[in-house]
Amino acid sequence: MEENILEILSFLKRNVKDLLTEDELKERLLKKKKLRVKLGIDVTGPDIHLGFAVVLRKLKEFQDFGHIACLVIGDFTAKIGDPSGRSKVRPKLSDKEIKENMKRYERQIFKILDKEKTEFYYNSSWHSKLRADEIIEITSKYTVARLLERDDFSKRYKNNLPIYVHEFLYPIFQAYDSIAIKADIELGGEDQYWNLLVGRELMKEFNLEPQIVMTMPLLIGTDGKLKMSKSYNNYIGIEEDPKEMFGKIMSIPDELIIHYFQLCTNRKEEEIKEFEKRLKEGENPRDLKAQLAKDIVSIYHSEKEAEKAEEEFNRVFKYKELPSEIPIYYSKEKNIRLVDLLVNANLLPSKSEAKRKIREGGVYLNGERIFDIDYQVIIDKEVVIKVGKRKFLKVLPL
RNA sequence: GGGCAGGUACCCAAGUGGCCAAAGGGGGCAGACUGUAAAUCUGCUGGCGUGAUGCCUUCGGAGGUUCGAAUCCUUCCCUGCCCA
Repeated sequence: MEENILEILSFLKRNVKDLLTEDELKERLLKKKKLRVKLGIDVTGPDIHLGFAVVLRKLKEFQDFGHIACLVIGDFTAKIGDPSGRSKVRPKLSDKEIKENMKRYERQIFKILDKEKTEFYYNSSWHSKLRADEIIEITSKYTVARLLERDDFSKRYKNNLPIYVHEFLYPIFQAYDSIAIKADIELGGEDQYWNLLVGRELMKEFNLEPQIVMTMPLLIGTDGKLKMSKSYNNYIGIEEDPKEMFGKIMSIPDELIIHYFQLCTNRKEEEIKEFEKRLKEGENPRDLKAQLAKDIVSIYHSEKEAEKAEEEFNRVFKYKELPSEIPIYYSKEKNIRLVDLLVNANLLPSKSEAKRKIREGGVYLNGERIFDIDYQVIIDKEVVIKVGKRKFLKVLPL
């Protein structure tokens, strides 16, 4: 039994950034059959990307060992919004929007998680019932100094930037979620470490067994610098079209290949070591990256789709041929300025932008570069437009 | 409640009466080179238009002074610091 647990433990520890504490986890694995593993869900952005999937995949591992995923939906804060109006990431959402987002979310979540072992909680169901005296009681168990420990806060404090009271309150409320659902362990990204700790501390104050804290490394986004996040626009959504997904993965910096293999695929450690070795020995990183892209597309779509995506990718970018499928736009006008066509067909946002792209040599008509901003297009038969590296459009007369 | 310093484009940040659609950097986009990698180099980066130095909207909000305002005045809103 103990040996078995040790095996499980070492499996769960794989890729983990922080674990507080390993002993507690071992102990609890021995003691309880089913752990309640908490994960907070932000409903403001309805799409899950590979970065968040890292954490979800870890949660799935827990499920595979029989434990329960407790997803806490942060609808409370989403409903209040951010009264300071400073933060764009916290728009105020209505019940309806939250519900709709959750529908999309569920569909995506269950691409990874096991539905049978998943419980959903909406934190508004307890937060919106808290009375002032209860809030005071909860907040009286935490100090400002401790809140200021958070990097983000202390930096702002030092730099004379505003910190709003509700921002101070959010971590405490989030911590209270752990109490409400009696979490055994909470998962999160590396950047959540501090938040998860607050939960742990607060549980102690309420004389509960403090939750174990486990964080996963942050996945670096496609830009190769910042964590993957919607707001940096460097993300790959798990529901993205296979071709799109494949292409995005091919565009990540080489240095990220191993990082992605580790966090986004099911490759075993030995295999990844082998890849590392091959890279070091001078193998073209492109080929390993293609393998990576296939791995990931296979996980979220299928092997077949992955094959197709690769073929398509090679056709367009390696052999410079046209994609097999090009969106079609039917033009009312038979004779139209190229600039207007680009805007009408939604390829570019404004005529000024269109002119710019033409001047820069980024616009092709039937494979031929156009430099004349006054160019008139005659649409009596099919015309293929290419803008930049990857925007294609087939224009037909209506 | 009082004093001081601030609020500029996606972000940071210069600009204190016309030469400001607004320096510089970052980011982004396009091009060259490639492997849709990195690095590098070049160009662009409010909208509408021209062969063109043209027009419209933008410098926290609203008014005002002026031939002319991001720049001056009034007022309001917001942020930080200090005092109470």
